[in-house]
Amino acid sequence: MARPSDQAKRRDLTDRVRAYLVRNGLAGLSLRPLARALGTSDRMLLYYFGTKEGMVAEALALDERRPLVQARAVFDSAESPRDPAGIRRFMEETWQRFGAPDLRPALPLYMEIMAAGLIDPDRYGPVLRDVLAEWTDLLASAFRGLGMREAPARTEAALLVDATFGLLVASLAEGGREQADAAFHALLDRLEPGWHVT
Amino acid sequence: MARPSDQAKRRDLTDRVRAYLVRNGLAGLSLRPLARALGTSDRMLLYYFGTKEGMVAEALALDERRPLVQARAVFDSAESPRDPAGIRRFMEETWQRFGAPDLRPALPLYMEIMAAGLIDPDRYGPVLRDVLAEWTDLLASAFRGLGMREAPARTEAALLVDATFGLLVASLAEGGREQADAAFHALLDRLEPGWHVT
DNA sequence: ATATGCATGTAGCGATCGCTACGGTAAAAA
DNA sequence: TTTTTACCGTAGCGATCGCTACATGCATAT
Repeated sequence: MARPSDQAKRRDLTDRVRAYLVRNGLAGLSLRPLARALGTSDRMLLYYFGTKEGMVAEALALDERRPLVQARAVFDSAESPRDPAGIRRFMEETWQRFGAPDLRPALPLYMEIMAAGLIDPDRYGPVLRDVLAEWTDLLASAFRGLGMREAPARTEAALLVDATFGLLVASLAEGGREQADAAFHALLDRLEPGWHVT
Repeated sequence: MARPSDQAKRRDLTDRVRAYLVRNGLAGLSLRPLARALGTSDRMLLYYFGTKEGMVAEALALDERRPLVQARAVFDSAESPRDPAGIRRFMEETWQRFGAPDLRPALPLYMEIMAAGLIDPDRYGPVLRDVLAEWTDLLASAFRGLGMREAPARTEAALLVDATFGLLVASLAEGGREQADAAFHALLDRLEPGWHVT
């Protein structure tokens, strides 16, 4: 039985599966409780998605790289940051975006996927590495645009990205964002002077 | 059936369960494959540990807080860092410790537990928060010892801890440590000047 | 020599897993 | 009107799950 490719019901179901995954994670995921919560049956989930694995892949595919895509959109559009203040503004906007109510609730799920990739690289393996690498590449090019050489630009970008990532995780763990917000801006205060190369 | 409390076999089994968990994670953990890998039977695991949950708890209990404990040991013993250079040395030693072959292989498992706690705070909930909080408290006291006021000391400590955490995760994701090492030392280079308050 | 208790094998229980077979309804297409 | 196509309920398969009941060898204590 060929699966329907792009029905409205299927789209709707995909969204609701994703919402369920965001709330419940991937760990103990089971088709029957999921179907019950969605007001349907496991039979229907498999009818639309073929397999459980396919369902998860499809439900996450739309959002999987969204944080990155959004960042690249901000980066490429508007004004590509060509000066230290622009890079700082870009980072602040990105930080704020991660706190927005449409993205922030999904972050724990991404964290679970990234952690799973650390243990079993064959499954969700490159997600975390790819996300960090793309962000780092993005910012490294910005730092090169400021006149930095290749190696320092990469190091500076890696520092900025990885440190921000750590602050993001911490803000999720703490619940509130105040302390992480303060630390994030302190980070920018400390790093920005190094971007003014001549 | 009362479980034996502290036999040698039990200890040995606990260690080997932990080693298995470090390699395979918690996600799809099943008693029978675990027992097979350990050359015993699920029957025996339950005989010694009572339940699967108890087994996991016991296998992880010894190591669960070890990174933190070791850090506190380093911090409290030797010389409690009382100057910026001492804090920097402490951070460098800690960073190196996380790269040591006895600790580093276990970090992905801790990441999995921490990520799980983000999604379901009732289960492994406070692990990540507690670890970050204790580290932050530790360093905040050191910064207060340098003459900082309460709020800046907390922010500086949170920045240092969370950023280091992010760099640590990145180093796990990348496989190699070179880039994260460079970024870590760059981080210290940028932060240390701020510790010289008068 | 007998009794007690730890250690372990065999067998299986009830539940749940992902998934499938089969049949049916209703609407659209021919 | 007939045939196709999308949708969905019922029932169950084989596998695996955590866990338990029961029996037994073996060692030590009495």
